[in-house]
Amino acid sequence: MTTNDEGARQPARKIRADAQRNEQALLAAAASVFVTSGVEAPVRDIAAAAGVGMGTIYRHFPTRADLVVAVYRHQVEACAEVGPVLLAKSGSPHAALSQWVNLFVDFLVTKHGLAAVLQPGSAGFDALHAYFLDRLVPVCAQLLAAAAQAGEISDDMDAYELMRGIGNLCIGADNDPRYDARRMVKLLIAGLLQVRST
Amino acid sequence: MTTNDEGARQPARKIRADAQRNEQALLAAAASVFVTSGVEAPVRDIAAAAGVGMGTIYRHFPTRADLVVAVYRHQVEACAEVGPVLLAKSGSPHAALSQWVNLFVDFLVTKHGLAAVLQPGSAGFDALHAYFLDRLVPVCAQLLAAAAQAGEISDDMDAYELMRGIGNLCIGADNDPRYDARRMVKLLIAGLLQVRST
Amino acid sequence: MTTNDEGARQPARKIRADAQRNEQALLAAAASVFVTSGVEAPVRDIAAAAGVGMGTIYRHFPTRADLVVAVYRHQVEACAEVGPVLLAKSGSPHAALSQWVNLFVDFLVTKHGLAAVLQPGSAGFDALHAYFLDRLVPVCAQLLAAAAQAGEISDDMDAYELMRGIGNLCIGADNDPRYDARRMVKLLIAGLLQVRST
Amino acid sequence: MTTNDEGARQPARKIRADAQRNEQALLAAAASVFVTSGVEAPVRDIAAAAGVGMGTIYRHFPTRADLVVAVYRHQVEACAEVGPVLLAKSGSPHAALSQWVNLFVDFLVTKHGLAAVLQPGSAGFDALHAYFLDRLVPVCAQLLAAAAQAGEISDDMDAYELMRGIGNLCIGADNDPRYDARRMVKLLIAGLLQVRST
DNA sequence: GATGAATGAGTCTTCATTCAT
DNA sequence: CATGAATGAAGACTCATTCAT
Repeated sequence: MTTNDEGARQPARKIRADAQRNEQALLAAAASVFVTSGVEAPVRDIAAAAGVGMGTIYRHFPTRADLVVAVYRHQVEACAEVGPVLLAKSGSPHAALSQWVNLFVDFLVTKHGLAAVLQPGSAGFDALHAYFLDRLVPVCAQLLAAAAQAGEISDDMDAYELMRGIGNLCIGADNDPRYDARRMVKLLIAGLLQVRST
Repeated sequence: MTTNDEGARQPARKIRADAQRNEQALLAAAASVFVTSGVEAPVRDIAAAAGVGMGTIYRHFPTRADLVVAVYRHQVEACAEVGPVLLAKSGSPHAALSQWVNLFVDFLVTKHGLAAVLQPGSAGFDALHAYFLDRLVPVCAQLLAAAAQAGEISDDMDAYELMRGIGNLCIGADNDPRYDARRMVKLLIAGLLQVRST
Repeated sequence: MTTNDEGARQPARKIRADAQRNEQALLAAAASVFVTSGVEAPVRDIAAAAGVGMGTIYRHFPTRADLVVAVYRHQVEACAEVGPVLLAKSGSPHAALSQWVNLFVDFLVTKHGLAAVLQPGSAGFDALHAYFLDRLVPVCAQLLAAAAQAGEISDDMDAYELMRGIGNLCIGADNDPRYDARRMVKLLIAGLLQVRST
Repeated sequence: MTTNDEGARQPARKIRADAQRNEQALLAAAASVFVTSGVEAPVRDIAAAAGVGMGTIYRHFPTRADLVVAVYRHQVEACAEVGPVLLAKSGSPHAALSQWVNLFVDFLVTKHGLAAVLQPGSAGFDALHAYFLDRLVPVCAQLLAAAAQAGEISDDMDAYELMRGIGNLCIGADNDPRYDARRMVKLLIAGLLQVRST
């Protein structure tokens, strides 16, 4: 969008350049810092990693939640979009749900500390919590509904609650080699089938 | 105020009594503060509630984990002890497991913030983590083994992992009316039956 | 100079017009922001209100004092000019002084925070201080001299000092319903008569 | 072990000593810093001047207003108490008022920046404002009433308003050699006599 | 000429932990 | 033994001013 001028415009050192590029650098740096120090890493650290002043971060992302959301937006969107696809491709809605949940878990467990702040009330992260829920709960609800429709599971499972449970199971999954969130989530999803007839 | 008599000095038992009384007051006060402010409540608050100096807390409980463990020791012990009892009383080991787990969950969800610091690596809470695990994982393992023996569940379920999963499901269960940890844990335990034949 | 049209190049008047329009917008916007946020309002806010960049403000008004002076210049000028008029119209120089002072006070108390930065040494407002004084002290001096001449007041009253006192009395006069700067100033001016014979 | 062993141990350098002594040092240091940097001086500066950590300041004086009040309490109290004395000793209530006001002004003008934060609404100084008013307005009211009773002045002068006016006149009185707050206040008080018959 | 992105110093405040008394 | 005063690191946030585009 800002490209294709006939002239040969070099990227202009570290300058303000396109603020867009700066924002990208910020996002990349934040993502990087997040994996090592968690999403609660000091603003100064993130700024340093991105090679910008702290003010720049506040300009682009007024609250920390804004930054976190921005960092993970693509992946969350992708996750949200793949739900219906899986449902369409799979003969069993419950299997589709299972696969979808696995993708979500794979995403979550690799994001140091993310699951922990997904809790409602994580001071300053409400927007983050809200975003994840707004985006993913409906997808989950759709899969759940389909499975219930197919008679695979009970129809009284609340999508929000299930997502919260899954998120919780992912907390601290990294840095504990003895704990495999994926296995636990699998168990949880399997439980849906079992409880069906209850 | 501590001694005073120029005469007979008992073998330092009087002092011990003081110390013990102090420790009891501390435990009670800590328990009380924990329910309102969580287990991460400022040391000063706890000291104030107990009517002692902060130094006294450090003397009796060098690390915060020590204090937390002391506060909940009775309940954890009781929980550990009831495991075998349930197993003996119940015809189905899985049912016993389920009941036992429910007791654990009931304990955990009423302890504001406790589940959250049960994670390994919760700065300063390692001893807490260790205690809970040392005490409860074996019980869980016993129940699990019995259920596996009875053919109710697969025999490859790791007790540590299951306990971690259960603990995780309890995080933030208070202060979120839309989330019922008990339901999720029930699902998880039910999943054990389902996965059996896998 | 930065233009490019192959056609008639006006003597750079078009640009001037732009700049002038900008300056007017700036003045209006600043005045508006000043009443709500005081004369110490963030530069960014003023720029935003004017719909221009911050750089534009700095170009037109290198220091904040320059901007403030520009915003109130018309009113200050009017105030300065009305002094002699009042003196000519009024039989009593002291009465003229009193009326003139009232006009000044009316101006000041409606300018949120202005009186406060009229102090000498209000970091960055020296030019403001200087302007007000340069413009108004002579007028005040003239009125004072006339009153002294008429024997209404002592002749040792310093105009600068009186203006400072009046300005001070106006500080914080808004946002305190229990304080009426006009009354206090009236008292001060009345005092001039009293001290006469001292 | 830390006490007077045979070695030459000086009085234990900066120790905690009596907290009282510490508080005194704090008060002295604060007073000193206030005169050079104003009452809004950075907490760190005050702490440094007192040779204590910042936490110590917060312990003794939770809010800045608390510190400021403590620093000036003695003088304010003395001022409050001398009011009735002056009234008793002086034949003219107005003269007593004048003397009392002079004492107040002498106090205020030597306290760099104090008058400025005496304004209501000086973020974080409300307690300060309240203290000064609570303590001094009644005294002023008493003197005012006596003067009105004696027929020296009108009886509609509000003590709060007058004190505010006096306080305002003292703003910035230091650091401006051309401005003498005492003279202005004298004028103001003189005005009371003049306005009497209005 | 105008724009507005970037910088980064400067402050406040909390709390775990130590240690003089 | 108990007390609680003192320490000081740590981290968030604002905003004036510059300067590349």
